[in-house]
Amino acid sequence: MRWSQMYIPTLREIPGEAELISHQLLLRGGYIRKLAAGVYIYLPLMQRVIEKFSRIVREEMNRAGAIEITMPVLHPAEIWQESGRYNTVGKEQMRMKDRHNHEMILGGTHEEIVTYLLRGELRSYKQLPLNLYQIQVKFRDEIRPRFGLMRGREFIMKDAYSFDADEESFKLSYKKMVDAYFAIFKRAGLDARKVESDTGAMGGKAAHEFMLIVDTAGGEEVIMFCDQCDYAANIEKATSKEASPTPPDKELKPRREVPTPGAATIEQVTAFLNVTAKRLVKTLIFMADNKPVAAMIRGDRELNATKLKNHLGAIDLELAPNSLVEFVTGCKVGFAGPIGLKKKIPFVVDREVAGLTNFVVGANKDDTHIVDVNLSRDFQSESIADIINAAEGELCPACGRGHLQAKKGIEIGNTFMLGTKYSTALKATFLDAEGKENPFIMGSYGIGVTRTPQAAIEKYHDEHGIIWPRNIAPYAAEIIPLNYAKEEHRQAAEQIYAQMAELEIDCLLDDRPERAGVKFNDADLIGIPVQIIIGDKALQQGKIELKNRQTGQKRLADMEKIGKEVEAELAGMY
RNA sequence: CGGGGCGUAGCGCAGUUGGUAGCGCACUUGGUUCGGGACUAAGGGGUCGCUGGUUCAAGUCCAGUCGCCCCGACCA
Repeated sequence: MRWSQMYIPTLREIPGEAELISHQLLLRGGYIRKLAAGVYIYLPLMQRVIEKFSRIVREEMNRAGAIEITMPVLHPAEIWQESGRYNTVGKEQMRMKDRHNHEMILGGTHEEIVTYLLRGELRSYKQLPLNLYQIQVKFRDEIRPRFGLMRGREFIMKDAYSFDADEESFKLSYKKMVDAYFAIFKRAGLDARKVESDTGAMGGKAAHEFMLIVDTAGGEEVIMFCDQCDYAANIEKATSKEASPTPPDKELKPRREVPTPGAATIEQVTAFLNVTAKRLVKTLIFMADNKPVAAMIRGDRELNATKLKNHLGAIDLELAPNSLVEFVTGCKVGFAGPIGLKKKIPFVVDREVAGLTNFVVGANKDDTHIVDVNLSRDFQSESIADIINAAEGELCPACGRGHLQAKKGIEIGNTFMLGTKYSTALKATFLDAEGKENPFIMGSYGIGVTRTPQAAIEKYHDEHGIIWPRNIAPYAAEIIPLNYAKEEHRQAAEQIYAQMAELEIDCLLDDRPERAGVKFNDADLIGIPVQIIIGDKALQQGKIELKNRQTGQKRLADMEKIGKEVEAELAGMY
């Protein structure tokens, strides 16, 4: 393709709307334009990236035995009500009414639809296993769209759904998808890491996320890795063992109230009472589906909202407003505790707190704490669970020897073991060999087709621009005649361009009447892996110049063998 | 949803105590230039987000509204 015939609107200045480097480069490189918050137009270069990545996804999905279909984006609300997710997905769902006042939904995922399809079609175990997938636009009305294609309200996703007759068969189906995912990301030049994750609104038994580890601001997810074994989990899911827990005191001291004027925060209270935060237990009041509930965790810990939510079986969990905290405790905020609450509410105690002795809590009185408190002696709770974030340096829950370390990543794919959640809810069953009716065992598998390329940019870029992995670059090579008006430059460029076409190497020819500097800068910005530079310096020696965008290295090559040279250059790239 | 910020030419921005809108880049045409975002001359392009109000006069002041960006929504 000739640049002059393409539409590649590069920008010299950084658009004010973009914070993330990958977002800035997509805008500056002429890949995307914004239509509304979280809604983007894919320009020609982006379109090509999407096509390249989609092709890899299709090839690997097909290889793994999945079959491509296309389901509607527009769904009747009833099917979502039937599965029960109409309420749990809630505000994230784009909803609208048709002219008959019938409620419709713009799909953000398709478990319901694919299950609807197959409950009417699949009757026998002989038709299983089956895995259907599609590559399609999705809608999610994100609470806060941001970072360009990273968290959009409209985006492209590959979603696959597996149906199996029994657990054993399902395990194989799941493994096939996991293997396919590793193959896909590897071909895209991305070292994806599989980590355990929470199942969220998707439900089901277990799930994994495929993360691209990045050290830029684009890494939204925190992942805990074991430094000894292959344990890896999203912070929402990660558990741990404390490396050196405080041993319980032999003797339970009598509890007593102490005045702590003005000391409401952990720092203030620990300083005032001269105790460590590990001895302090904070009581947080939450609203779980509009009912107040208290959570008790150690003062040095962070509450894990996902774990608490799962433990309570709640759909919605948020911190209670101050007014409610005051109503429940009967005192000002900062002195909540388990003893002497004005209103009786359920308590969830972190399992770590359950092992503590002689600890400090708020007294539910202004400017007062209670010291030497002990669970079961001073208050009761039937609800003990892990509700805190694992912390760096703690022991791995898998091997028990290694220590956890945190890294940041971008989620580029996920796999869910759904079990029979959807097949049961939607009454999708088949007859097994004994003629017995069973619900399908399902899995669902997503890859962010528009997010993954941006994640790749977040990982691979420099101060000049994007550095694409070769297999998802919009073009493999770019021919840069430094002065296209010059006869020798043009002839050489056209000759090479023709060779590339013959070898079927995707190639962009910068035939614009621009100065060399502009072309160099644009080439670096849009990030094509191989630059073929045609200028007087090399031409005088009867050669042309190759520049590797990944290594930055330049070398001279013979014009007649340029096709092979470019192929050789590409072969050495990620 | 809470907090903060911003809406002025395609992009990035300036616009004073209210007095009828400007700069850089980009764009068009001519000339010179041509290996890392050239120089020069002449141009084109704006209902100042929208609505209402105050005023002789509003980009500027007031009210409302819409949109966008950032932070937070894990604090006792």
